[in-house]
Amino acid sequence: MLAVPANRLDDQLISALRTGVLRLSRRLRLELGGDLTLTQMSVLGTVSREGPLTIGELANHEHVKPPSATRTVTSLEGAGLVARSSSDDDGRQVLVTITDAGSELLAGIRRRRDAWLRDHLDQLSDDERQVLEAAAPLLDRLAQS
Amino acid sequence: MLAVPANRLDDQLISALRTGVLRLSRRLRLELGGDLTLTQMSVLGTVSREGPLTIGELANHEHVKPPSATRTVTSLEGAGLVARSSSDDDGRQVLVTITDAGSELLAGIRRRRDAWLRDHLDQLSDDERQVLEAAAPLLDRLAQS
DNA sequence: TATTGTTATACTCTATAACTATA
DNA sequence: TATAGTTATAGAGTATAACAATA
Repeated sequence: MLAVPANRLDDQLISALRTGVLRLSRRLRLELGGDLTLTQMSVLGTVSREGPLTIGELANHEHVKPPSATRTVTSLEGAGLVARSSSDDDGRQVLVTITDAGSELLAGIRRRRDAWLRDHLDQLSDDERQVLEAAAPLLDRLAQS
Repeated sequence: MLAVPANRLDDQLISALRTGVLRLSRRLRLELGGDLTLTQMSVLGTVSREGPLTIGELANHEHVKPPSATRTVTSLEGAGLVARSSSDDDGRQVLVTITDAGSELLAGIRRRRDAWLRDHLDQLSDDERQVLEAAAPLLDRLAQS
């Protein structure tokens, strides 16, 4: 069988993917709840994943400018979720690390979000779940490329 | 063949989906560019899709409070992207409609985002594209449910 | 009286520019 | 001099509370 013209398929796929990804992402954020703002949550997650980071490194990861990183770190530090320490190598640098309380709060947020996804995945058929299973790593690859 | 325990599969799927969707969504937003903020973009999109809306309806769609909707509409109106008119039915209500300039700006944003997705989809195999094709509507269903 | 939208006020997030401390 | 981080200042987004106009 001859291939369906690729452009036509791509157009539909792109539009559907854009809508699906954006809407699901929004719902996921809404279902999060918790006391943190999105900015604080994102920074906390980055510090958790990427280990001790300087303010500059954190700003780069978050795609914000250093003053914004400073402000968010200050608020998280005030809540006891991250800690500042000075670098041994360079006295100008500040190292930001996550605290135990920060890790626990983050875990709670992930639990809530995953619980929501779990509830809603139950409404799908086995076949549909298999499709999503194959698609998930592709979405991530798309985001990294 | 006996079924693999569903819980184990679900755990992996949920985690992978969460990561993939959130990262792709963030990348999509980053690739957008343009002069609008995310809030303005979202409101403009909603007004475009949902036709004339009152401030209250718009606030509900966007999950914000009426004062926030008022503020965003005022900024978009100042940029000539939406227009306010008063309702014939109820003198208290304000109807918000998109202007031609608003529609054009929105189309440009979608073009940029879709162009990025198109470039990156080209790096996938045909099989992988088919998986995404099947997954896209499922993501949307998940978001609506 | 109840409802719709706006205005008043306060807080967070972001940016640029100026400043401080260290290299 | 250059760099890392902070502080100063300004503008957008959000909320709650108070207000105006209309139902």
